[in-house]
Amino acid sequence: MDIETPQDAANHAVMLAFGRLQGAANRLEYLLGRALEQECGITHLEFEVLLILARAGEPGMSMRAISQEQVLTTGGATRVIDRLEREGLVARTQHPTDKRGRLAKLTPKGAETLVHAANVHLENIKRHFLAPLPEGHRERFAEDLKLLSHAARDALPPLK
Amino acid sequence: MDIETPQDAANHAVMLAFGRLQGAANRLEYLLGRALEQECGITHLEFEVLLILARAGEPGMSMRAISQEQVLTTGGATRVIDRLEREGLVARTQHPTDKRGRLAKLTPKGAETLVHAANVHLENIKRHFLAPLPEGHRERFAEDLKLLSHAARDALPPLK
DNA sequence: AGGGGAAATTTGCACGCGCACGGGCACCCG
DNA sequence: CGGGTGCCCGTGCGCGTGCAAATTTCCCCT
Repeated sequence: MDIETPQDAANHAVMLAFGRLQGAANRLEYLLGRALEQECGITHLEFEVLLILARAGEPGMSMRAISQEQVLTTGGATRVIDRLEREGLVARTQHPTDKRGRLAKLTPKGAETLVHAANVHLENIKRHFLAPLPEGHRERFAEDLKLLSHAARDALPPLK
Repeated sequence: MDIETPQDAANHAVMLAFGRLQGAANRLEYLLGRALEQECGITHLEFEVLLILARAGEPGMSMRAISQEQVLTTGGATRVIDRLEREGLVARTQHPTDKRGRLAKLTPKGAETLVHAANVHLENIKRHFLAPLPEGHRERFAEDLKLLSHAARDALPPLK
C-alpha cells in the first residue's frame, strides 16, 4: 500500500500522468470529433472505422475484426456498420466461404468521404496534437504511443 | 490538400499516431475502468471525480468547476455527483454566498473509497501504462502528456 | 454420417451522457 | 433601487454502446 490519504492520491505523479492521458484523449476526441461531425457528417468513431476499412482493402472485414481494432463489442460494430451502410459509405457482402460471416468494405462514396474527412482531421491534428509538442519530442512521443497502444491491445481480452 | 486517396489516409503517420493516442486511452480506460468497477464499485469517471474533489479540499467544488475538469456538461456533472451522493461518497452543501451554487465535497467514506481505489488503480497503471514504456522515456512522456492535456484544455470551449 | 460444442452476427434491454430548456438567483446599469 | 441580462443547476429527451440471449452456420470427434 503506497497511498494512505486522499492527498497522496490527489498529488501522485503517476496517477496524474495517467489522468492527463485520459484528459488529453477525451478533450481531443471531443474537439476533433465535433469538427468531423459538423464538416463531414460522420462521428469520430465512424471516421476511424472508415480508416480501418481503407487499410483492410479488398476482401473486406468481419464485424469481429472491426470490433477488435476499436474498443467495441461485435454488437457495437454491427451498429456502426449499419449506420455507415445506411449512409452509403460501406457495403456488406457475404463471406465467400463462411455463411455466418459478413464482410464490410468501403464504397466509392465512402472512400471519397474518407479522403475529405482525413484532410479536415489532419489539419486539426496538426493544430491540436502536433503543435503543442516541442519539435524534437514528436517522433519519440509517437513511438511511445505505439508501444502503449500495442501493449494495451495485448492486455485487453476481446470484448464480447 | 495533402491526402488524395484512401490509402494516403490509411497509412498517414501523423493520423496513425493520433489514432494510437485514442486507442491507448480507450483500451486503458476500459481495462482499468473494469477493474475499478469490479473491485471498488465505482466507474473510472467516478474515480476521477473523487480525485478532483480530493484536490479541491474544503470548501468543495461547484458542478461547473467539476464539469470543466473532465469533458462533461454541467448536466453530466450533476448526475455523477447524484450517484456519488446516493452512495454516500460525496456530500452537497449550499454555496455560502451564492444561492444558485452548490458545492460537492468528499465524505469520510468517499475519502476511504478513494484511497482504496487509488491503490488498485495505481497497481494497474504501473502494469499497463508505465511498464510498456522504456525506463528512460517515462519522464519525458509524462511531460509531453501534460503539454498536450493543457493545450487541449485551453482549446476546448466550456461545454454547456 | 451424425451430433455437440464453438463461432459470427444480430437484437432487446439498460444505462450514461450531450443537448437544450426552465426555474431561480446574482450582478450591473440606469 | 428596480429591471434586465446572464449564470448555475437540474431534468426530459434522444442516441450510442455494453451486455447477454437467440439464431444460424461451421467444425471436429466419435
